[in-house]
Amino acid sequence: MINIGILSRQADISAKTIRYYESVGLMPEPARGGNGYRQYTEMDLETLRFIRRARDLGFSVKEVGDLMKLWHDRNRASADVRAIALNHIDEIEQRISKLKSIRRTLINLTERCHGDDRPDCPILDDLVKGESAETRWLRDSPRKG
Amino acid sequence: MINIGILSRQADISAKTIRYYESVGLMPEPARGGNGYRQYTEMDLETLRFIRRARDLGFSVKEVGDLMKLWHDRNRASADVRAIALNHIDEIEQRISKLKSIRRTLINLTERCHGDDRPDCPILDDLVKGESAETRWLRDSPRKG
DNA sequence: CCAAACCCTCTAGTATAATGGAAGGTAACC
DNA sequence: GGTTACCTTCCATTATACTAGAGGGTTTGG
Repeated sequence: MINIGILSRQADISAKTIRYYESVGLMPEPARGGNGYRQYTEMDLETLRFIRRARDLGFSVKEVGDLMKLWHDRNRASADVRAIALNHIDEIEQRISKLKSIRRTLINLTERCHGDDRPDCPILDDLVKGESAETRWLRDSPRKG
Repeated sequence: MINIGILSRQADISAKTIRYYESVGLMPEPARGGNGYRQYTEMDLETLRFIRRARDLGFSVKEVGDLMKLWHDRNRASADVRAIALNHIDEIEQRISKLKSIRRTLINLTERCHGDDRPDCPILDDLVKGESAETRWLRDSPRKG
């Protein structure tokens, strides 16, 4: 069992923020010592690191909460949890492909404007337009009957 | 040339928010008609869609601004822009792999807890932990300097 | 013993990212 | 010419996610 300060250093999240996460239900209420100090376990550290990872990726506290629920509620109604998890996985995969799309936009930028001072670089005209190069196939190929 | 309402509908972003983006420098100041109405072009629509994509992915307004700069400043100092773009691409790739890590966490959840009511499901013990290699945690950190 | 470094709760303030509403001008249609 | 749907600016408010500070108790070490 460790105090909040140690946990704070281990997860690189301030003690204030840890208490805040507790107040909004992201972190569970920990056991208390006789002195009233919060007593954390190794699992709390992992939880906090999970939260940190997800927050860093731009998931809102509420969204992280949803992911956390999946994670903590895994002991009961596993079938439901599994379904919800698959849903979240799907959303994350969409997110990944959108990121890939933005990456592709930027890569095209660097490839088209390859270090000289050419005045035009028609990225907008054919790349960002229509969502991205990655989705241009939507226009050009049928893909679905 | 289109008015803000049309642009708003095309990009699925409220007129209020478009003006807000203008006020914080994300959207360029558009031309004005004789009536003072904002006059937008096709490119503004693309710009707005780029902003929307990036914001949806959790990039802050400032970060989106950085991406926008790359995009709009491509006409001058292409070499520098290229370097900065490569940097951003790198960051985005890191982001993608972090997302993949979270996805892996969730996939493992569904695989381990495969729909029955088994009480334990040792995801924490070997999965989320694996992300951060420093699990030499409880070896009592120094508490005083 | 006492100071420094912890910890506690509670309230308030900040930054970000919008969103709402007032007050009024403009454009389109009947 | 009136009504409705636009548009304008400016100021206020909301929601989210912390962050700071007051005021006070606890633990550790010289």
